[in-house]
Amino acid sequence: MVRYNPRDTEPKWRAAWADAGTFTASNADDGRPKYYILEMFPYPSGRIHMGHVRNYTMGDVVARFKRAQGHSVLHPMGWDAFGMPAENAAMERGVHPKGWTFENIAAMREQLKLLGVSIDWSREFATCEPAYYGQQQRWFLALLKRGLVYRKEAQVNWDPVDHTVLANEQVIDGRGWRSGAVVEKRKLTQWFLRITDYADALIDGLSTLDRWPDKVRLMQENWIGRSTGLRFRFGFEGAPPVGLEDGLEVYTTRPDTLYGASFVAIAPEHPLAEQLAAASPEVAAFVAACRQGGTSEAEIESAEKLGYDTGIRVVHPFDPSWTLPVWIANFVLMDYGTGAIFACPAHDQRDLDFARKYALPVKPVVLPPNAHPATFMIGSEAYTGPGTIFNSDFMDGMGIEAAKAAAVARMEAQQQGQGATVYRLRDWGISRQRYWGTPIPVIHCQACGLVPVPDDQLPVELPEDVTFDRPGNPLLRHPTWRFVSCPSCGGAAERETDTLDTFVDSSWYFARFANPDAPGPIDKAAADRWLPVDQYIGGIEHAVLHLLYARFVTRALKDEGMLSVAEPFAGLFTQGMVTHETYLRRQSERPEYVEPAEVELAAEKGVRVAKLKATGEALDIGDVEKMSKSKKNVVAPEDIFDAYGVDAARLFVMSDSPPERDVQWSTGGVEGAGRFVGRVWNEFDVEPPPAADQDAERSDALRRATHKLIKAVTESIEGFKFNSGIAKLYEFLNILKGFPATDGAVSAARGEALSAFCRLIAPYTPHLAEACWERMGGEGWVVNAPWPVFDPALAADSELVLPVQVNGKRRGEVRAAAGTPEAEVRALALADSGVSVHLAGLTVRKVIVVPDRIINIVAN
RNA sequence: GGGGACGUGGCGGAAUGGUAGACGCAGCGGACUUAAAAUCCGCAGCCGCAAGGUGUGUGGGUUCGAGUCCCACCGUCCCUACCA
Repeated sequence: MVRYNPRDTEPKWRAAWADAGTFTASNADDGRPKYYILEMFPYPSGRIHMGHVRNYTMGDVVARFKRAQGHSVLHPMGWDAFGMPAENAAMERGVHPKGWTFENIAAMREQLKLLGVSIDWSREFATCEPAYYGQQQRWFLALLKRGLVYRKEAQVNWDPVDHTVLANEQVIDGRGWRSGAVVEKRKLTQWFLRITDYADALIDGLSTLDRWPDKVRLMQENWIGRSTGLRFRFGFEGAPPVGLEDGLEVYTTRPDTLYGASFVAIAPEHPLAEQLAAASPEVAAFVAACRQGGTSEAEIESAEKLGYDTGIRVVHPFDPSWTLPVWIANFVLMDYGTGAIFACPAHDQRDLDFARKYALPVKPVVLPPNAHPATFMIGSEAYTGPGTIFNSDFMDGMGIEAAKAAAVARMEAQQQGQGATVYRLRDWGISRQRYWGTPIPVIHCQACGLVPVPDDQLPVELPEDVTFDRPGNPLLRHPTWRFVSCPSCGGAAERETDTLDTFVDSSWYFARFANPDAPGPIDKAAADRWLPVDQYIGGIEHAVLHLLYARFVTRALKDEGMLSVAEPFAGLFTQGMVTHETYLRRQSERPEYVEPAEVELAAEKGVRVAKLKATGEALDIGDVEKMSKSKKNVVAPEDIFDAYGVDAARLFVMSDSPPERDVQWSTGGVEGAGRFVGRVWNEFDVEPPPAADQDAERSDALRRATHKLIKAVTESIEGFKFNSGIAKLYEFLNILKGFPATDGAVSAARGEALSAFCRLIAPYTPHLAEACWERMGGEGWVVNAPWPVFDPALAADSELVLPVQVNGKRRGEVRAAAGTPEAEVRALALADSGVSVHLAGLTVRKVIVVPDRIINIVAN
């Protein structure tokens, strides 16, 4: 017997598939149904990690499965290649972002190819190539023309050391994630995409995505945060402040509680607050103090409500004799609603906290069921539950919803306000003051204003001669790049030096894959053939931003006529992370981690222990954590490929946990997968069995097992339950031992079993499967072989083992042919010796026979 | 504060309301070997010599039958956040 050697076998088959162009997808309709499978494309950080191995293997399993089932499969790969790490490398090591990026891509491409994934590499592109980002500039200008792109002055996080804007995610506890400097709020003119125009469509579209996880749909819905309420204006007592002649506008979702109003509060950034601050140092000091509060979780949790009574009073909209004080309050946000609220402390916790602190009135207007109006009191907790409105004039006695409608109607009749829908979602700020991104293709002209770069001058390419020796945007200090003549008037003008947020790059790449050489952004015919993506796979960390942006851009491009689909991803699967045990040295003051490669694991008295290989020093086995350099629990894919083969790595990472959950990498686990690979090979690496008469009964038994396996494995892939399917494959190999190759009496059924088995493992261990297929004399390659077809007739059991319960506890079992009449089964069950022991002294009250399943005897 | 997910052996986990613990890891025993590794065969929830009992976070409920469905509680993890 020849031992299986992945080192020889695996490269051979990868080369064979590549030479034959096996995975090249055709844009021509060949009659087969199309299937577009896509994993979120990687950022070219330099090396692939186990998370990539898991992600791309998962997609590959589905791709190979669908292909075998007769689909025309598109499975492309690209690179999300713009972004800060390349510039950081440039600043730290003096390399150029472009060179650094393409070197990383080259290295990672080779690693991904090692993984044996069935990628159509002919469609590969990187977002940092002008051929890609130039097309992005083209549709950006189309959206600009449509009015979906605009500029406005916005507050941004400014890193005073790096001289750049930071995304919210890059601000940690108020400091820049790289420089550690305290982040400043600055007002800058920024570019925005009008995603809020699509807020309703993006919420409503979620209901069509029935193959998305509920969790992700819910997260998006919460992120968009649609709420319905009332927007109305308070009139001022006395002369209105300048600019507020029409009144002070507020937004509320609880107009039913208007008679519980206690005060009005405005955000520290509200124009009225700024106006007052300009006139009064006291107000200015208060506003400044509000700004200092941090935005971290702990700070918000403990942040005290701060308020400043402006002395201004407004008139209650339903009672001209009733006036309310206007406060500046730190808990009111300028960028939600109108930046001003009316407060009803009895029924809102924040309002209540504030009212108690500043001794403002608390008047309940919602009476809980079973509470009495004379005795109902508000203590330190606001009442937000259901109830009946009271203390509220015309709304008295109404339910909450009816009262909301009545209040809105009254306000509309008074022409003082109207029902309004408000979103949490903000327009998408896409300006970055960075070099390594898509240049925004616009020219600023003193005479003409903003001028789009003419189509025949696209792409606007990044200059390569830039320096990173100083902080700030290299494009801004480039000696010549930005100085151009105005395309409109020919006068001196300047290019926009902001580049696009990299999330723009990833919000349409799936459409570009349909035809990456298209002369326009999207080849519509090709996109119509492939889109939507039938199955998208990636990390849950993109549940909101990337997936929301991609949905938005798809809808915008559809409205522009470039695409036909409204939703880019029909199916979404979010996979878990790859984790690993950590190992720590004992008796060190702070955690001192040790890399798995330096650790030797053993068992002492049945308990797992870890030792330092070099010295034998005993180590603690720590928590299981996401693989990270800081925890030193990273395992490099290439080391695993070398040691156990690619197929073993693929198999283990798919077998150990359900795909949506974290998988715990372990040496023992991958060794087990490697053992399985070797055992599979041994099963095929045998002499043909001697000719003999076939044993019909045993052959049928093997065929039953084979077809049950086909059903189980097929369903496990369709339902993303890879771990269960792989367990069935392991189980089957154990069953196969009962039908050895030396037994000529089952040779035909065994041949069928091996043929099916080989095709069923092919998505997981494609190299091994090819080798086995070749060994057994299969026609062509297994990669081109059709998926085995399940035959229910061959899978049907002739004789069943039916458990017999007495009062719900298993007491025996009977054997009966499938479909045996109930009366017969009942008689068999009552006659069973194990059962009769437990029936002694009892009277049988009832016998429940579930056909072909179970018998339960009720007795007392 | 709001939302969500999950609690099953030593571990990862399996189980259309129908034999709980498949499959794997770790463990134990055996074969082969001078020996070890590798490989192969076997055992294995827990208590018990056994018969048997007991068992899916806790307590109730529905059902002939509950890991699965319902209610309450406990615990863990994730997301989100002064969003009016």
